[in-house]
Amino acid sequence: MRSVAKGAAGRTARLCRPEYPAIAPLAAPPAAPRGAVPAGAVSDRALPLNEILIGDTIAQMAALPAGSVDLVFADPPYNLQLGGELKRPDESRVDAVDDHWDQFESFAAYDAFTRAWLLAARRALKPNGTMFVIGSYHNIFRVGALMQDLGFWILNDIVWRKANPMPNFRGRRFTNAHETLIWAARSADSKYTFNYEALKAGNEDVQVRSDWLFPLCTGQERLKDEKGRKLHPTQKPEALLARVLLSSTKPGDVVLDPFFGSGTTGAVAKRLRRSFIGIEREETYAEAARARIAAVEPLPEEALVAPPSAREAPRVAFSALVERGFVTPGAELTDAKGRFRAVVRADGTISLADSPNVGSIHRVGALAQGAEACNGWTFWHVEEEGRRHPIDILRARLRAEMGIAAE
Amino acid sequence: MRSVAKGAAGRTARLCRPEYPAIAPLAAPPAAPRGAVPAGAVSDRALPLNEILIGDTIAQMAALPAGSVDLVFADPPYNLQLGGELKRPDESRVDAVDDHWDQFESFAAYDAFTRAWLLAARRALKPNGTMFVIGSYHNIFRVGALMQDLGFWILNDIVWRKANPMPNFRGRRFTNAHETLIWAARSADSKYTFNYEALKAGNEDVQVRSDWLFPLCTGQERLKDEKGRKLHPTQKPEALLARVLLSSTKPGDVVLDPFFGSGTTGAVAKRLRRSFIGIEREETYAEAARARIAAVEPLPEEALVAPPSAREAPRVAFSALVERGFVTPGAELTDAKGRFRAVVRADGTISLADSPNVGSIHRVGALAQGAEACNGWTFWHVEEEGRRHPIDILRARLRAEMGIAAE
DNA sequence: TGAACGGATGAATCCTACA
DNA sequence: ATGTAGGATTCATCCGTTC
Repeated sequence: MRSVAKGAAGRTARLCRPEYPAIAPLAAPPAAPRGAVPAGAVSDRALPLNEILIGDTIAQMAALPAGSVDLVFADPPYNLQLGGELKRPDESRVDAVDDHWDQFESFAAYDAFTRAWLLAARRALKPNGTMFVIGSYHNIFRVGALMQDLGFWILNDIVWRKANPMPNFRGRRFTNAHETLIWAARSADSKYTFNYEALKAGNEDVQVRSDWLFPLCTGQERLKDEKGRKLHPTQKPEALLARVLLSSTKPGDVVLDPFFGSGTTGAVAKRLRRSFIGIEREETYAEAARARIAAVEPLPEEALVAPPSAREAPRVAFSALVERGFVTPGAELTDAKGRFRAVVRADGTISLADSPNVGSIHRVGALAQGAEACNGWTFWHVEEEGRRHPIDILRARLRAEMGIAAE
Repeated sequence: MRSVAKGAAGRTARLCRPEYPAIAPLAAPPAAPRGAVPAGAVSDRALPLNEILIGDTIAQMAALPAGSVDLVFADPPYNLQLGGELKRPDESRVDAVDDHWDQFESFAAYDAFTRAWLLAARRALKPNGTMFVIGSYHNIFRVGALMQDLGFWILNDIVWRKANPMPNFRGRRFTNAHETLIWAARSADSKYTFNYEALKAGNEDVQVRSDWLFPLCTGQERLKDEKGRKLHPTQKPEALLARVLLSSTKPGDVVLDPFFGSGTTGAVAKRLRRSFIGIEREETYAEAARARIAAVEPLPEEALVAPPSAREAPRVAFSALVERGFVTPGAELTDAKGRFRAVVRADGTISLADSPNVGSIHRVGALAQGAEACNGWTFWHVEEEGRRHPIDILRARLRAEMGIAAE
């Protein structure tokens, strides 16, 4: 209790000055948005936006005003139950997640913990808010059942298919090649946010499915400690968080992450001009997360403008390139001769320069030329090292990288 | 209770005459196979093989001998509003799902039903048996949590990615493009069947992952009623069942399907020369399933022979190689690069050069490298005609000579 | 400069026959 | 039941070094 009170007190002084400017009211007004909120359910107390609260996540959530966040993204302990150590065929040791925070005495203990943080998160959610929880077969069934018991309304279960999972070294099971996300509304009657058109437009004009393919978080993206070892055992890829936030929030929305860890949620939220509230028990992680987030540059607002309404039927096609970093939101596209220019947006649509037109690469290409139709993949070009390439080659690169995994 | 007794009595007369011949003993002997079974746990009563039992699935399972089936494949009802079997433990009926209370009541009823059939299935399983359960986000979390509570040991959760899912018409969610299977052993110490090598060999020599891609059951495969409408609402594709059976059973094994429906499990079991026990409440479905299964031709036995598996090959001691003259005492062994040397001794041990260490090929190999363990068969090499071969090929020669290598 | 190669590593409930 | 020893087992990707 002490730490909660202290955290709350320490916060209030800074609340009016978030670390970086909140979103310009482009699409949705930032104040009191998103549907009616029952009187009394929401405190007027300001939120500790874009901060990391240190301490017990349940207590910290309890100290937040009720009904105040638009989205919860939670990556709770998985309660792995590992036996001895596991070695690869070459006798090297697998660096398993054996941290103390992942150890629970029993299913009952894990359930009690899960129930408590789920309740606290549900309290913090706006009535129309939604929540993502990620887990593996070790814990996700318990989490899902408890969510249903507590009144959450499951909208989808989503499969993160790992492009490069760790193999099964002993050949005794199927390669554990995915994790599961549960996406749920606070209740069955929530009027939740789902950016259907933008997602579809960024996915070759096909609805986004419940199975997502992303590589693990490795290489440059993976945070390292001073000795070059991974800083956090379970850092999630930014591409995964980007799809989560782009699908279920608007610019300016508030995202709560009760298991903040290395701060992926905060970094992506800042880049996409959402606000975040992180809760983390270990100061070491929080410190690294702060530095990480400070280095993030929010995308240009034009890259995040809410997509056109369904009636305007955007025809877009390349959000995967954006999510995966093959094109940067804000990057400029031109036609082969440089007569037309457009800017890439984070959701995979593009906006034509000197005009209000926003839409898919195909539609905006047609608009620019005054033509009825246009293949955006060959019409639009990016400049790399002084040379213009059609964006189709970026798509080819992505396909090459995905290899067989993309099927 | 009446139906149970009747079902059991009606069965016994036919039990000794399965519909089609049981498997020839290709890979595994059909009688009393697959590990020790605690005395008293298994009844000697014959099983109703390759039949469809009509009636309540829990009662019918309870009438089966305990510890008698190798695999359970279960496709339980997903929908909480299915009515019928959804009753409270006191047999009162559950009202419509309107508000939270009823929702809770409904979940409780579903849980009670699930727990009951899971317990009955677990009782029917051999100690080393495994179970697959398929479901969607509506029910799979409850099923999975209950399985863990009842002592099942989850081996994998598997995602059936639908190649051609039904689109989401209202555009309010991600396309629900997958279903989840849970694969679990009866208990954590089960010595379960997993045909790792065969699966890998059939998958471009890469181990099979936890995400499987199959089309829905449509077209010719989909059973139709006399009016041309689909006979059963949730008929599963045979390809899915084939992978389930091929991964976790041997020819001749007994597969129990407590929600038999249109009989996909039976049809695939027959084709793959496994035996099945189906339980189905509705005679209409059972009738169609019987006709369907009768038309199935079992695959030729040669098509079902398991590929050789190093794990299952008979053990050959290194001393046997020495005794049989495949290696001469005093011969020199080296590692692949010739950095370490050892001398073969007459008793099948080896001694490391320039050291007092004597022991098995494995122990001395580990010692030489300073490793904890070592597979001496692949580590140590002999020189023949100027070329180095791992001593494993000498073992293969001995096995060939013994006539075992064919299997 | 680039290709080729070797080493490292990722939320992992990862063996089994025999004494 | 428990301990000991035999011996079977990995995919995609990134990074640094070598050729």
